Amino acid sequence: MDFDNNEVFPQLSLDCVIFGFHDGTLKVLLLKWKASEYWSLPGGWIWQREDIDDAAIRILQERTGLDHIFLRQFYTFGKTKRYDSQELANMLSYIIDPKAWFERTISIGYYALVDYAAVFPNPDDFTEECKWWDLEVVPELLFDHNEILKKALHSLRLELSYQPVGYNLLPEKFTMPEMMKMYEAILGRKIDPRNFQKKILHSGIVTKLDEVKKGTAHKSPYLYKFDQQKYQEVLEDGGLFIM
Amino acid sequence: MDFDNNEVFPQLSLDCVIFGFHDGTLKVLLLKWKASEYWSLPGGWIWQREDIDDAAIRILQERTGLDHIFLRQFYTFGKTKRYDSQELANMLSYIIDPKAWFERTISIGYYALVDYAAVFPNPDDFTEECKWWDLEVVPELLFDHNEILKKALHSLRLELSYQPVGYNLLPEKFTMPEMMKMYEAILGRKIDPRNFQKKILHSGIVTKLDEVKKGTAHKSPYLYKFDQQKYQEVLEDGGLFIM
DNA sequence: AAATCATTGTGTAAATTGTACATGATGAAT
DNA sequence: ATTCATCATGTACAATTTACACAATGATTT
Repeated sequence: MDFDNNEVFPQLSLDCVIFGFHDGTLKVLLLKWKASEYWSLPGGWIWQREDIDDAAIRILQERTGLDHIFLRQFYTFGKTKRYDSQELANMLSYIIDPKAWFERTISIGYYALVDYAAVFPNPDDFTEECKWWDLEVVPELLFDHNEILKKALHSLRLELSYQPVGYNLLPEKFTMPEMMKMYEAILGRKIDPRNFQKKILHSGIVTKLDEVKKGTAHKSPYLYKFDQQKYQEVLEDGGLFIM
Repeated sequence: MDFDNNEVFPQLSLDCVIFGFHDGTLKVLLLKWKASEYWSLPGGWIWQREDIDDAAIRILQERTGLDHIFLRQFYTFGKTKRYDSQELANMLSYIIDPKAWFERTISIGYYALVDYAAVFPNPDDFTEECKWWDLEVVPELLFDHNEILKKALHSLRLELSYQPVGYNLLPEKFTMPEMMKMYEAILGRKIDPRNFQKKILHSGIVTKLDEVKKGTAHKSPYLYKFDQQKYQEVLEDGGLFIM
């Protein structure tokens, strides 16, 4: 019952799939391990005196600089052979302590949706680079992180189908085509712009502003912002919002 | 990396919400702790050499005698103060070892759907009774198990809304009213029998048999069984099936 | 200045899906 | 033979979803 403040939970880690949206595509934040060519999801350990949700918030804060992030726990990965620890030892033994790392670990997965432009990617102690990857070209990752990423995307799509999402993926003011492209990027399919607009406006979760976005090479699109109150209502009622 | 076969994962437990269906209502299997009036969900520890899914299967097997059960991991509960451990100590210290139990524990939640009639409820070492409770009258439970139960039911309802469910809750042959009552019990609302039948038959997941259920005091209802292949197809395609 | 280009913004009709609703048939019990 | 509770079933209307095309705009090029 009495733990030191700086003791972590044994054999239990937390991995974060951080999604961003930029240039019409979904991005995910990955870390490159020191003196290697290997990438992984951001992750970390859980303090004994820390709620797991708080651990996820902390890890996100450390990697992105952001607070108040959309965050969902989506699955706990607990196979005994989540990855080949011999292989991992070969890849990383020069940088990490095998005893602490290569015993069996269970990992709790969280995914986050963040405003791409607001993020300052920041590597941790084991890594030398932290950057956005286009979802389409994510390389082979360390541990079972490709599987975790896949499941996160699946959970996100599912969530999208019964809840409004996007408040945290878009800047404060955004255009309807931007929002639509975000939905297309998550769902992985085209959406009809007329039907999309009709549905979104009818739901009331966004408000049209008296501004247009200037500097585009084309007709200036109107700007919108989320209606916080309505957004929350729809979130809580649930089921109202299916794309 | 090298663990004894009978060493468990530290500070990590697994709790199971086992749903059954009988007499038109949803039931949940609970355990009564020895020499007390307190009830809890069935749970247990995870062996170091055991996948967490296998641990859930094992725990279910031990409590119900059933194999091949519908099982879903739905959430991991990891607040530092999941319950008041002082209070718990007062309630149970005469039966369990405080050191092993009252430190902080994270619990992985699974829910299961089982055929009520096929279950032989079986208490564990700490408990003296294992029985079905009507969901409506579940008492205050030990730990944070009321919260876990609530979240399990919520997850089940969500799952029901985009997937066929029920294969494991009903006996092999069942009538349409039985199936409908199962849906009503899970969803907590009435369904129109004509529309229900139309939808279910149209989806193709059940097949009408050339039999009726005899011995009812009324018109004999037809029997149906699940079409395994179609059921799996719909499960995998997803999204086809919304009640 | 005119033409070009890529993109934005918008409405209607058809098809599909979901909802509401009531009655005759049956088998057991009396 | 009657009663009773439940089972089985179809249609019309409402709501939702889908398909679809063109004029307007602002920057860029000629």
